[in-house]
Amino acid sequence: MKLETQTLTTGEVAKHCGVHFRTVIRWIEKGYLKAYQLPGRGDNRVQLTDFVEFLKKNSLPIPAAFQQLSKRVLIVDDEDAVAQSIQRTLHREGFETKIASDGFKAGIMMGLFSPTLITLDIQMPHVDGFEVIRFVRAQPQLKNTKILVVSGVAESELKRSIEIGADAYLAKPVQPEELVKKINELVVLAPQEEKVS
Amino acid sequence: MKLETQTLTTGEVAKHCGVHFRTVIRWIEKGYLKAYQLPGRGDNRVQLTDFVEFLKKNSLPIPAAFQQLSKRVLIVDDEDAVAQSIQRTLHREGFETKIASDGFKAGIMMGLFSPTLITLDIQMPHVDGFEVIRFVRAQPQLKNTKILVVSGVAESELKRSIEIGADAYLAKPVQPEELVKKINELVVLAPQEEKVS
DNA sequence: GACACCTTTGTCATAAATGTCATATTATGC
DNA sequence: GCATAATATGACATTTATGACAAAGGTGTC
Repeated sequence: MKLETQTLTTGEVAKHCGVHFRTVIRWIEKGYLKAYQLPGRGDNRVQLTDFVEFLKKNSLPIPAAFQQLSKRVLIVDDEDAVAQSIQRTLHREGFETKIASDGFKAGIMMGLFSPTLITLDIQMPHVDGFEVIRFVRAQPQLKNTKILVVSGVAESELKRSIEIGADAYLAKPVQPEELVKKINELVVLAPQEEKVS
Repeated sequence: MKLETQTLTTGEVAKHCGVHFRTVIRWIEKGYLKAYQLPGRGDNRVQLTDFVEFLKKNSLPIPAAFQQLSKRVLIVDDEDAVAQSIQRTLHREGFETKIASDGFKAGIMMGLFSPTLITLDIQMPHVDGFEVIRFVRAQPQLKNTKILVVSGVAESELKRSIEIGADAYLAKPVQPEELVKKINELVVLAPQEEKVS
């Protein structure tokens, strides 16, 4: 079973869910699980992202193999030293990372890198952090992207970022353990919190 | 494995559809998918337009990388009046458009909207237009995205933008006919050059 | 608890599509 | 030119879709 496949067959879905593939086909017919039909016999192909969404919605455990999807972090910070520091910390934890030092690069990487989470300094020159949060939240395709504000601004400002749409915040300077803990809460725990043993 | 190819091999089609290339060959034999045979061994080549049509007909997801076949233009300009004007002109020509008024929004829309072409004002506040061009050109996934610089800066600056990686430039104020002509040169010619009616 | 009723899931058989393998041929890149 | 990788092809194995039917589980009533 190739792991690099981006799509799954009904049989593969069946194995992951511990059911018969006949059942999986019925789930697809009833619209519980999104799938695409191939031209020939109408074989189903399920996209990995759709499958993970299905698992989440139904409180099913998510196989560890699929969690690697959720390990991309975009670091948005104009201070190179800070960004590098965060990157080193996250690399140790197995995250894939990219650094964006200005608004334009951040935007491009949001689209191309599709990070699960971004760390955002809302106090960057020429970039209105609050506006960034608002804009990201206005994009339906980015609704699952977590925003972790990492900044040196006043507590009141940090709290305001949450009201606008950020998922959490940390005040600079950030302790590596604290950062990892927070990110894991947002990224790793989120899909698993509904886990039923 | 070049991504800029206008035709696809059976192997490439197979990857995109999540099937074995043997299956793709059968689809071609059965006429589900249009393809051309090369003289030598009879290798199949599928034109991008035919593949996209095939995907549409079978309700299969269309990779973002292929969506650039359509006529989408991202207008990057902080002057709302100018942006609106360009948008009106392009709408009349059947282009789908989005406007980005700052660097971050431009970046996000680059990724999410996958425009075939962007019109870029390199004289925006807080945004270094040259840096934008360089950064876009550094992204392999955006290598086919055309950059049309539309700005009021000096001719020498406009020419410099070409050296850096822009595909063409127009000096403000821009005549609608001129804009349409230039965009059609950049957009239409590229993907259709091999098209035999 | 017993029962009927309903829904979901599993099993089976069959036909069709898809995957796998081996091999020859030829693109392709250096 | 040469070495490597990709493709076409046929034969064969495996998987899948489908319908029909059985089994398992849930819900309500008595």
